[in-house]
Amino acid sequence: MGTGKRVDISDVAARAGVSPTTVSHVISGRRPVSEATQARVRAVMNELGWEPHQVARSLRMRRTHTIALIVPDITNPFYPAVARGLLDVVSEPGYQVLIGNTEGESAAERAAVTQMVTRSVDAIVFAGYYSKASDVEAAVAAGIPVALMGGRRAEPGIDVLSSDDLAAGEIATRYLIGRGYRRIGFITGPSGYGPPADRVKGYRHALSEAGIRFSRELVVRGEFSRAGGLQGLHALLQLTKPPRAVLCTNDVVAIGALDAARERALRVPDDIAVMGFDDIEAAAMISPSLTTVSGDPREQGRAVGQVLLDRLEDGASSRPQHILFSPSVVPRDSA
Amino acid sequence: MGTGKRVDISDVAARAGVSPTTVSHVISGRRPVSEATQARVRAVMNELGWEPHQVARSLRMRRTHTIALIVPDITNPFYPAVARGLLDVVSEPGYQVLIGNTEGESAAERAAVTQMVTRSVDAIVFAGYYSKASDVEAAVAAGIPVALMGGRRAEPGIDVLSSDDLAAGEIATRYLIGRGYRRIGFITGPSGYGPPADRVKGYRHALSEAGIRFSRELVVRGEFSRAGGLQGLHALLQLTKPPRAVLCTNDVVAIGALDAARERALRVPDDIAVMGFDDIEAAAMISPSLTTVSGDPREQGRAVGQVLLDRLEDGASSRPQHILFSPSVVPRDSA
DNA sequence: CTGAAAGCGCTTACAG
DNA sequence: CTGAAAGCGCTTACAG
Repeated sequence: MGTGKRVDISDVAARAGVSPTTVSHVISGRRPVSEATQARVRAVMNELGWEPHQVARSLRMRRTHTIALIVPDITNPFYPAVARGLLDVVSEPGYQVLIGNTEGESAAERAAVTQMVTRSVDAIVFAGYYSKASDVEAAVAAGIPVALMGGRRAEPGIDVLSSDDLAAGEIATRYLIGRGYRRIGFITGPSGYGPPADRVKGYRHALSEAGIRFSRELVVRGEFSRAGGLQGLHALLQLTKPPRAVLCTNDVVAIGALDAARERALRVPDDIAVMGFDDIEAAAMISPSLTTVSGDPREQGRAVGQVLLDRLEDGASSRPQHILFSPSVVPRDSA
Repeated sequence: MGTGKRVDISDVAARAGVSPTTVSHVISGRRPVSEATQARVRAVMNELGWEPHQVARSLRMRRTHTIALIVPDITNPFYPAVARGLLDVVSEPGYQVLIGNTEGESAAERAAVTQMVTRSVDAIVFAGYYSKASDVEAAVAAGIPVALMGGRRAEPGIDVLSSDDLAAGEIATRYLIGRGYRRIGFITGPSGYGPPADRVKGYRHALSEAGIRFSRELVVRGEFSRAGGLQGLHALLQLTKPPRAVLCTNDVVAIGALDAARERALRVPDDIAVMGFDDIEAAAMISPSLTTVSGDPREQGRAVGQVLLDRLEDGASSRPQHILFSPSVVPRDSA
């Protein structure tokens, strides 16, 4: 096993009494081969258990049938769902997916992109906490199509798929307003740009649309973690006029906010309503279950896969796409 | 971009006034190259932005520096954690990981293994709901090292890493007995073998060790899902003498059991104690938080990566290893 | 310390 | 309908 010489296409050819060219053509179907010859070749293939060596094909055809998925943290439940959706659509046409984990660190992100370029992946789906075109320039320079999840705008060589974070912020806020809340807080991420900032912007829109005055003190920043949510809600509740409802930049943060409510023996949603974004698996499992806004990550993975598949057919010819995912509220018990 | 001829090793060699052989040696370090030449070559490499083409290397060296991770469902939180641990140890030495999702279906599992063999991955980590050596025979036949997660016994070509499910069952049961429970139910998986069956076996051991008579009616089968846990606990609670505590074959099932308790307005753990296995992320987030038994999946991923890395150095020379992971109880609020 | 040449295992013009 | 030959981009005996 693994010792004797590997059987290759010329072994098959010899045994079938044809040339390697012909064997290649019976498997590719790219030119007519007589029935009789086909049958003979296939029989030998089975007999010898030969299948074309993908690495050799890749070298010759300049296609690896591999798509890279680069994410900040594969244990963040959002990304496995994206991976699943991606696999859903790319497996059938014979692509495999390679994963890269970056911790969201800029250096690791660039290194991962470079690595994947070196490996000649056919396409890259890149997701960062803040996805910027500059993160993937090595791929673009190499002519490798990339799909940027959460990017701001499509550019040549870069298709973008993002959830409509502004709309998400609006939808969530309107939902809360619709349930009678007027003093609504927001626990956002550590910095002032990217999707979290768009959600805050949507929140402000919805507020002004409802004639509610925006109050800067009701927006607090925190880490993207349970601890961030915990601290965030505690901070909000220390205000002279604390909010009666709070929007959290993602579900994990929202779960942290629920922790804070529990620590203060507040009832949710009666004393304080809590709402998240993302609809992670735990959102439905916790108690009270978490009202949140879903971006449907598996569907996003499918969409991103489809965009890339199309790109791999058309080439770079067609215009870069920007797909916006409209989120929706998933009403549960926390708000 | 992507148009002009790709720069290759001979371009670098020509520009540096050396042979491709020498360029190859300055990057591999496998034979001495004069300082002056090295400097010149490296300068040209930077100038031209050249890096060796991995596909060509793979073909020539018969090594792809790729490890396949084949799992039933990447959205099951256990597996991303394993993936993370695997990446933790294999990234540094330059391996990438390719993921395969099988839905736990036998046909898909074999197809995935075959695919990976065709792609000449250097090693495979295979996890099925019930992992059997026969699932990976295509890889073994091709001489590709495989690590079977959850397998029964190591064999030539197959290292096995499993959590000690028997011990897990014992530990969990002893924990419950230690908290005063004597009538303890068990919601297990749909079939009578594999890890779930071992956990039941451990449960029986611990019972008899404590002088508690085993009662067959207290063990019910169900799907590996929240619905399975829901139905399972309802079934147990319909017994003439229902249990006061219940062990569930995994955390998702346990969360289903908590649903059932809630439907019946039972207090947990006062009326019914619930315990799971795995310690998924949601276990800590739900309320009451779930007492469970942890197998530390990220650590398992690391261990499996290390086994494979060792195997890739030693070759098949050393004996196949069987690594047993001892789990531990994670006490929380549900039991 | 350095090079010329063969070869990893395929596919694809080119030719018939 | 079929084949001989070149070549994808490297690495590694072999030779000096």
